[in-house]
Amino acid sequence: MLGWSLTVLLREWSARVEEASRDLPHGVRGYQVLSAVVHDAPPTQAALAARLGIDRTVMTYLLDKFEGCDLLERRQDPSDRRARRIVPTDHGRRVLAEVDARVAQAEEELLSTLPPEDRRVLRALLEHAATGAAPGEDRCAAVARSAGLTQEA
Amino acid sequence: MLGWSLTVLLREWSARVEEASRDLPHGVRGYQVLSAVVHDAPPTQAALAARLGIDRTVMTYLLDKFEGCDLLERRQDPSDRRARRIVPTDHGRRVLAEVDARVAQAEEELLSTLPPEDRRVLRALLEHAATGAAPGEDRCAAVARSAGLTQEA
DNA sequence: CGCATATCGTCTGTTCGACAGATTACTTCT
DNA sequence: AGAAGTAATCTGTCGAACAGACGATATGCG
Repeated sequence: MLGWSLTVLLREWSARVEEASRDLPHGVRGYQVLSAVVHDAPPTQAALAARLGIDRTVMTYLLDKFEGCDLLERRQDPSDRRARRIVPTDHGRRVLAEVDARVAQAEEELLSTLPPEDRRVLRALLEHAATGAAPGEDRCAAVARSAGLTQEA
Repeated sequence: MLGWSLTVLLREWSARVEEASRDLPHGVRGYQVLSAVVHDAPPTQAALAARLGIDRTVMTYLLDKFEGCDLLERRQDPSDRRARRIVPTDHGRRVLAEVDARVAQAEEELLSTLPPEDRRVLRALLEHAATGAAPGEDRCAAVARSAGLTQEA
């Protein structure tokens, strides 16, 4: 049942978000990338790929497209010239803000059969579970973040 | 965050269940099929595919394999000779029971960062949300089934 | 009844995306 | 300095998903 629930919800989420992010390259995938870059700011391209569970070779052409659309930029990491830091452009931030709003609404619709209180509980539990189950993640950072200590930046 | 949580959890769930269902054909997919047949008993092959969000042409060769392994059987639906009813064999039930046990354990590990009480809440909320969001499902039945879920339990 | 249309399951062909492996550039260790 | 390791890219291959056609049956309508 757990597997089925997750599968169904993710599929429905994807369908709705696909809709909400049709201006973005690569649809849902694109939204996840842009969102991760802006909100989580992973240090490098590899870290970004790891966080999203995307193959590194795939990440390459995803980012190519995003650079071509002036949504993201690749910059040399000054401390390691092999690595690239992925930075959102102003345009990228603005576009994401719009899409985020539509996604938020889509998500509320997705959970509309739950009372508002339960929606918040579900979100919180999911995030906590996912953070705890994510592979390779720095466990200390993960725990700190989900304990709500992340307001510093 | 919701999308990310779902993605991560489903990916991790799949990885662990893949492990747990090595004896079954087609790994996770196979487990989902067998589990759906036994526990949900969808009336026809098409209904089964719809429930799992699998393409009908894919379902065909999945079931071929399962029949070949004596885990499931296709029977003529007496009321509609175009349709097939998918029925588990005794062997299929036994195998599923074993796999189910391992899956249950894997799921508990997956959620091990949550206190037991929260795990049950999460499962219940997920199921409710998925049932409500599933496409094509009989909405009345779904709502009735999970009404008042938050208070009881 | 005879015809049109829709549905169930199967089969075929094509396409598209994921992944493995090699490659280049750079870092780090000894 | 040389060896080994890592970041990102490029190339080729393979498999799984989907569209479309088909045979069989069901249903609706005049």
